[in-house]
Amino acid sequence: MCDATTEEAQPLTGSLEDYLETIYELVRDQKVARVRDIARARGVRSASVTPAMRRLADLGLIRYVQREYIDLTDEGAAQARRVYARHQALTHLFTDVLKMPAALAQTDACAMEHSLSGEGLDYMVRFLEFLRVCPESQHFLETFHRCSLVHHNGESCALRCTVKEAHQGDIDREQLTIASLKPGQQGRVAQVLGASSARRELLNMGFLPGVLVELERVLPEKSAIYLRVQGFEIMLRLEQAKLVQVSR
Amino acid sequence: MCDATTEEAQPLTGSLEDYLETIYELVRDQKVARVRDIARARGVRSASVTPAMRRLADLGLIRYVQREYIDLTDEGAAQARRVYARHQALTHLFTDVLKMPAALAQTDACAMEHSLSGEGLDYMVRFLEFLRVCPESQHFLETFHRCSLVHHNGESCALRCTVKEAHQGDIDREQLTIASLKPGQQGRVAQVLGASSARRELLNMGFLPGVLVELERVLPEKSAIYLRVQGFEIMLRLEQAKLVQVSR
DNA sequence: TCTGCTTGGTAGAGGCGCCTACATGTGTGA
DNA sequence: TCACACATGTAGGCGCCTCTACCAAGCAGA
Repeated sequence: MCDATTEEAQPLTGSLEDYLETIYELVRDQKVARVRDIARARGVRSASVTPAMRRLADLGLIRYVQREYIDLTDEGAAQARRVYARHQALTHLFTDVLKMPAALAQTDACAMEHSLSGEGLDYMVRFLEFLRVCPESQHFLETFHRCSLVHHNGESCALRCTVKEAHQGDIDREQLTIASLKPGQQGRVAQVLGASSARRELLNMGFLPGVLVELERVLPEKSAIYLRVQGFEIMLRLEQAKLVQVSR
Repeated sequence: MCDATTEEAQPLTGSLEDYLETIYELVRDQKVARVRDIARARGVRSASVTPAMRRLADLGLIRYVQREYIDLTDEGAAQARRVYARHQALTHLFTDVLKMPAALAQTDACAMEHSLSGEGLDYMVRFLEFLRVCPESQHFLETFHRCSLVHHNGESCALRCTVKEAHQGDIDREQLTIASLKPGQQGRVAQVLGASSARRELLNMGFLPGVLVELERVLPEKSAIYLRVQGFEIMLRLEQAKLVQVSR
């Protein structure tokens, strides 16, 4: 399933892509790129930069004369723009659509930009273009952001989006959660409530929207609940089970 | 900007995460995980698997007795689920929202799952939850997919989404493109038309929604156009410039 | 039982990418 | 002019991750 072979021939390692991108940004912002600045920007020692520059020069992507300023060749600039475009598209998605904090969007985009394929970029940008071009997408995005905020604040969303915060047993009774399943019953995860740490723990366990869960058994004292999720048995504490809303 | 230091302490390398995930899937699907299967699934030689197993065993993530079946410890299963959750969330986004072909969604998700932070996952899932829970999101998504299809097919979208395919000079005159800018004028990229190769080339150059471009000069024969994009001068052929729709 | 195939493990090499420690240039101010 | 600071480069080391080539265990059939 997760084959290591990459579809697109990718001659550049992630590290070299990072160096190239850093040089691109430095040339753009400071006009010149020096070893010291590259090291600082990338968070590595200067000694690590030199061999990287040699490799980039060997690949014909930069003009590199020892102790001189470093400059991109046309091919290098093209490659840098390719990486940078992925960075931008991801950042755009993360900040403007998902409303991540800027710093988080940056770090995640920086990490993921190396592994997004050209075809994947195409599809992602198609979505971003739609959001920009199609008028009704504005309303949709606003609704999402409002509901998302509401979700954070613990209030009820007036837009039939059934978003509620879990105040320790203050969960809407109408809403089905894992805790309200009977043994043998199945449900499909709709959303996970709770403060970010509790929520994140549940997400890491695989309680994502659309995932099918089956309640196996409840411990006598009702302190713990055993589920079958994707072929595996998973145990939840009751408080956790109450946070996972499901539909049947 | 692109600092190498990661926010979350990440003791596992991407490679080890992949091994862990592979074992997880094998145990789930085939009940047992053998070296041979792991190697096949990951696309590496068996000889590469052994040292990886030793490292995972040292980390307490798998039970590994030489020449016996390999099994996950509780901690290993938890870690595997953590990686797998990222994989699933990304796959979900790619297939159900962005409508990527399944194979592409898999490979891109496989590559990106290692670099998505826990916080990033949280935001992404918030969006996926909204799509599942909020009724109006269904209509929105359908509109996007319809427009996206139309975009592919080269027809006009009836929903005021101004999506058109470029039939070599058959571009809607009302729609501003880079080719219709005057020297000194600026525009903001709305969307890029064209067949996937031409479009992808432009995306790689950085013509993404929202990017500010300024037309600098047009070559006398009008065969080429020079732009200023993010501090850099970029040259486009006229056919290319006609594919980039802008708003002012 | 012997032969030989499959499976798994060992040894050693090589590339990458980082590090520390040290060497070399280059320019500036005393 | 000398000395010092600072930027840059070199040498060597280490961990990761893969490879090839070879070795060992175990099972299957003649």
